[in-house]
Amino acid sequence: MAEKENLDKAVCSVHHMAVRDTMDILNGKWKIRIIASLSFHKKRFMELIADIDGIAAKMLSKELQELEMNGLVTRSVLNTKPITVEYELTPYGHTLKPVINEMAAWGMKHRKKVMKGSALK
Amino acid sequence: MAEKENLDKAVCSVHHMAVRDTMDILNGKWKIRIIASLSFHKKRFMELIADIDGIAAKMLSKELQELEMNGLVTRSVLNTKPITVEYELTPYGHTLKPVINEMAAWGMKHRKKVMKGSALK
DNA sequence: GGTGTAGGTTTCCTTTAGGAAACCAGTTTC
DNA sequence: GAAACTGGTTTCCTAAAGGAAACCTACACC
Repeated sequence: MAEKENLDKAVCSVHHMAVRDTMDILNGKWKIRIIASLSFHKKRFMELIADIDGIAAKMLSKELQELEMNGLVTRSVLNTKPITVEYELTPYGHTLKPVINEMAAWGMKHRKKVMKGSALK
Repeated sequence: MAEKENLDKAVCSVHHMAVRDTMDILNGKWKIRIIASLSFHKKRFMELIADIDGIAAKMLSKELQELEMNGLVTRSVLNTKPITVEYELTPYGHTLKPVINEMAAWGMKHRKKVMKGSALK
């Protein structure tokens, strides 16, 4: 029936739009990995550099700014000598953890699958 | 205790690696959206073009090839006149649905939040 | 006053992603 | 035999992403 079809299409397009919205915020090579890194503990700039393999200071700085603008991360300058800066997920940033965790879960299964595949060759 | 710390680090780095593996496969602007589009029904080339707003034939073709190489999508040429080609998620491709669905869920919550925010201004 | 550390920014450069449009092959319909 | 449709590929081009290295500020230590 036509009504059911239309409903299907509507559900579908809302789904697509939502996926797209999420990807627009998590765009680029690094954001997801930064959030993943912060999802365990808050970290300082240098700790993030060390933790996220391959990222350059420029990119980290830029991506953190975007995440901060989107309300996912907070930046706090600590009153230490020399100053240290802590980055932390906001409560809103933590709502992305299910997304990250599903990615991690899939990545682990995938790694196992790939390793099994290459062992069979 | 040092053992607990080491365990933490190990868990953490496995998590990071898994997230990275997933992102390596879903790289680029389009793959996630293609999978999202196929997660409801199999679709033909032209249907995908229509469904995924903004994608060009070149990109769709290229991304579908990569997805096929990674065993996430199958391509079947149907014996119709003119020939039509159907793309479908493999069972393995379907295992990505939880990831996509979490993204969609977050995207919907985010859209509501943004709309509420702009209404308050 | 030289060295070191934290946290960046700036500059310069290369690579890649991605878009637009033209083109093509096979088949059908007019 | 011209036009139209599907499912692409090819070419050409631009914009954006990203990397490396130098530089900068503020403070501390010695």
